[in-house]
Amino acid sequence: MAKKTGEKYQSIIEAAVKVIARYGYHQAQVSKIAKEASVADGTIYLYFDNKDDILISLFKEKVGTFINTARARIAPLEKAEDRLRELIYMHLWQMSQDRDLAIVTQIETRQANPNLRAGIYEVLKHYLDLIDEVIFLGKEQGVFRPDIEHRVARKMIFGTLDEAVTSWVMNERNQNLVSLVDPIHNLFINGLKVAKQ
Amino acid sequence: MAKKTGEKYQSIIEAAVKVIARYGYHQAQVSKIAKEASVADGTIYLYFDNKDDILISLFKEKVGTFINTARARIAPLEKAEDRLRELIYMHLWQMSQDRDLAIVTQIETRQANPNLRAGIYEVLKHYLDLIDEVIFLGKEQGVFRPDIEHRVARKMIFGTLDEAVTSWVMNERNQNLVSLVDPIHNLFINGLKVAKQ
Amino acid sequence: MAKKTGEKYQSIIEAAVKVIARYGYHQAQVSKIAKEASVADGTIYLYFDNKDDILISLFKEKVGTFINTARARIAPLEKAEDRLRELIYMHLWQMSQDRDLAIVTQIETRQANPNLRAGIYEVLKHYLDLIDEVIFLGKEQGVFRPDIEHRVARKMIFGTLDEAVTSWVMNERNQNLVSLVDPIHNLFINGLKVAKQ
Amino acid sequence: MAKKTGEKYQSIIEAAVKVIARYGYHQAQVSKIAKEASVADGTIYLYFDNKDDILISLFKEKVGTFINTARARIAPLEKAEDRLRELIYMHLWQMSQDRDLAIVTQIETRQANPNLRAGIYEVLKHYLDLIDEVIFLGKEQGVFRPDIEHRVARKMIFGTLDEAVTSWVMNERNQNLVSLVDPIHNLFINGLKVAKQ
DNA sequence: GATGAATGAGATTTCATTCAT
DNA sequence: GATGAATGAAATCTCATTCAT
Repeated sequence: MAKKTGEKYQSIIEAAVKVIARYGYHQAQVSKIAKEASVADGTIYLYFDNKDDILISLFKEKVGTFINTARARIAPLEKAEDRLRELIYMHLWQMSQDRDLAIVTQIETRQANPNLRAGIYEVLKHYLDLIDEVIFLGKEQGVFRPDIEHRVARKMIFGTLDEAVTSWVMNERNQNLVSLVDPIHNLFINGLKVAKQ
Repeated sequence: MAKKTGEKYQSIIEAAVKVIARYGYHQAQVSKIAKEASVADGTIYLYFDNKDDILISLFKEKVGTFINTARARIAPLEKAEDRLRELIYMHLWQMSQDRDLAIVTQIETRQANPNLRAGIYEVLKHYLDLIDEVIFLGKEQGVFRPDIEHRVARKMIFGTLDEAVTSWVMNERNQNLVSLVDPIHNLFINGLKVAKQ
Repeated sequence: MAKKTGEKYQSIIEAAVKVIARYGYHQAQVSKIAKEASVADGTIYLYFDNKDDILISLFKEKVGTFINTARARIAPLEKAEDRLRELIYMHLWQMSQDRDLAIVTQIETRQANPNLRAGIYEVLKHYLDLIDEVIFLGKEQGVFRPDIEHRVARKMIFGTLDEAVTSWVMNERNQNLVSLVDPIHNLFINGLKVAKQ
Repeated sequence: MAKKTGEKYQSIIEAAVKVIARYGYHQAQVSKIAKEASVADGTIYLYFDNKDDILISLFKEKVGTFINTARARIAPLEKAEDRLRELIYMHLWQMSQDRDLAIVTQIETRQANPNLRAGIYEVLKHYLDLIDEVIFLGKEQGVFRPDIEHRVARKMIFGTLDEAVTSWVMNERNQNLVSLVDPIHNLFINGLKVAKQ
């Protein structure tokens, strides 16, 4: 029913990111988003099925683009370690570039609404797959331990990055997210323990 | 104003965990919680300031207890590595014991409402402190690398555990959470890389 | 925010006068007013900020109109005495013409709510000003005593008329209000005392 | 059912005047009045049938006392004119002595609630009777015009005094109410017109 | 007589969504 | 395609009143 293309579709998405980041999803009334996008309330419904669909579409649009970019960026890198580092960098760098989007992604998107969660997860799955691919590659290349359960490693990688961005959005807005890339990468690769001499 | 003690206070908390886990915070009407707790709607407001306060109080109550238990459990352990393992175990075991609470904790509590987030974070802070203490201890004991930024390590530890529980709640309800304890611990300690021979 | 014009605005006002007169402000639920006006409950809030605003707007609308009419009616009269009489007549006649409005004006409007009182007084002030003007004119024309404090005279004029209407609304609904015009006018002009011979 | 005597009865009345004057009848919760009176909420209901009954009783108690005092004060005066002046004085003086009571009397008591109005009117009736008596006396003594309708004169007297107190309570709290006694008396007796030479 | 914890009915207001223009 | 006025369902919270102690 909803036509998910066109200039207005894009401006509604942009308006939604801005308004939701500022007011929170609950206080981001459809009329507010419409106003920000300079369209009539009813117009929103020509492009989106309902309010939840705005958030889901926004997430798909933005995170989908991110995944594509990330995938393209790691492709030329040969070593799994480098790909992992690039992934960490991309994640943190992208988020630090668009704070409104980060707010929406880290906070507003975690709404309890089951409809939402399902839509969100569908997109996220592709990102988790990308992480998995890096882990598998590392194992193949003999640099990551073969006995590591990829699901566990994936949880570590995604969980850590996610928590890093959430902290930044919530409490550490002045910190430089990108400065965490190497420390995180190092920790993932080498773990906590002191190297044996 | 609200009297946060007594038998009724406790039963409202229990009822709230149950109802919110089942219906989601938004669909967990105060009247539903009251009914589940076998009290009148108005009685809720003798013990809680408003609906948000139920969720915050519940979180404080439950997570507060968890932190105290966890702290008591790791205290007798001498090695930082063992404390870390115990922390991982406690986190995953506790959550797997009370799925309703896990749902509330991982999903419903992530509401965008600023009031909520502030109250939630206050409690969470104590947990993050506990993690920090283990990291510091590990450095003192010379088993964790001194150059590791504790804030980064903390993000890894908390982020990974949080993501593990979220995955379990959302997609992997049949998996055994506790079976992840050692793999996660191992990964934290040793990292991804193949040990040098 | 609320758009205070249009056909629906007017019909809500009329409905409100009717419903409030009949049930009292407190028992005049917004839904009752909406039903009487044949609009949806929510529509009320497109035209009024809140329930109090209905009462205030109604008062402004109705009393505002009354004041304009009264002012227009006394304008052509030259003598202050005649103007005073016309004012008395207008006041009592208008009220006797619209008993519902009189009820709302005399009783429901006297609610203790500070918001209300402020809004009401703002309108009433214009009426008191009109009375003042007549008093001043009478002094200029040398028919009203120059030593009379206009504030005192104004209180007498307004207080008496107000009390007359209140009595009529409350206890003397069968009495003819307009029959009081001359007795009141005579009393204002000549006072209680027996004329010297 | 309710026992309308005793020390606690009196302190509840006093507390009610204070609390209602300060917060308005609607915002003067029974529990607030109970607290101010240093009794339990339930105790109120040993002395009053319901919340309205507090306001009515308070009015009866206070205005009843006022009427008795006023009646006693005018009794020794022989001339109707003097009695009228004393009545005006008593009315304005008493009110200016107890601003809290004046607020309750002039504003809170005008609530739209029919139960209330009926109870209030019952008391007021006695005051209106007192005014009537003075008017009749004036006619008997040949100082007030025999053709004056006493109901009209009564409306003027009561309406003016009532309006004077309301204005004082609402807008002119700094004015000296008692200073209005003679101007009002003079106006009642002599009217607005310039005396014939 | 006094207490005060518990009750539960009830109404305003919001806002996603529709649909006639 | 675009508009925006109208809809109406739905839920939190208050507070007068009760009654077991």
